[in-house]
Amino acid sequence: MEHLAQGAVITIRERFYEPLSLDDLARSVMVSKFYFLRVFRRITGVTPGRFLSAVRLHEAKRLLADTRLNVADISAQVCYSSTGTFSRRFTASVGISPTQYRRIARGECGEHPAVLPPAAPAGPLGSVSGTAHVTGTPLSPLCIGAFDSPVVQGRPVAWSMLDGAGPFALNNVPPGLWYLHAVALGAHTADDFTSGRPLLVGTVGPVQITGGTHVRLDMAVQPEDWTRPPVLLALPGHDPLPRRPSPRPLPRRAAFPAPALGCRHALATA
DNA sequence: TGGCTAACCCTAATAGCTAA
DNA sequence: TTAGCTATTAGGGTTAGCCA
Repeated sequence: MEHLAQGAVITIRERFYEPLSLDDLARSVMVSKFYFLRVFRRITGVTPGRFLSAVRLHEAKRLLADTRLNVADISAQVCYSSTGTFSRRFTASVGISPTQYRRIARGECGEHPAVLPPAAPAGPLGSVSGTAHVTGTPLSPLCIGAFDSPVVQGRPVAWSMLDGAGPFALNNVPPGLWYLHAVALGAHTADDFTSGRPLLVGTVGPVQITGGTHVRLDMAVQPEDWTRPPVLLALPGHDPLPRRPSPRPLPRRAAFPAPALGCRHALATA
């Protein structure tokens, strides 16, 4: 079944600048959309729609950091026909607005506002601790946070920075179902194709947290593989992330040239 | 003029279930 | 393993208002 998901991931990474529907992706791997949805989610942990959205917003981060295109043009490049929708989705996923991200990526903003201590929620809180086991060489602090999504996006409800592998603790975690994500910049690896810069990532979850309880778990942090959607959150010490053109080719496939034109052009020339 | 946000609405995506 | 049906949900488009 893995080849179905991998084929769809190839399609998403090569054609994210086109309008891609669930039907399109299912057709690309020649199964029904219902079966495709279930297989894709089982392999990658996220739905095709969320994976596609993550790839598009990740490319938008690269364009904001590397080009002088305005927000409207960038939203069109990554196949949003509405700048308002693009701005809303970008802010929700990255944690800061597109122009804020551009200022930070260009070093025009001293303070990094993306990860801030969340407002203390009412009621009893829980805590999580454990050990981060890192495969590879982290080149930045390891950021571990509790998120509401299997994709590293939005703002964590609790987070901690580590110098590297070792014990960690997240205190003041609100009750709920959370995904624990760990991210660090890593040395270049052969598997580095999911982002502009090599990342070491780890995910555990979902983990049920209740007030007043403590959860202990271990986390494996290793180079990204093809099943993982791009990291969208803007992290202190990690961004600007993308520096190489994307999409990157998957293993065993010939490289596909990155499109120079956006969705509107693709539509016009279809 | 460009960018951000919010409200409203519609549609595609999704999840749960069943069946071959 | 694969596919279809259906109810629900989330994402995206449009529009308007506000700000710099």
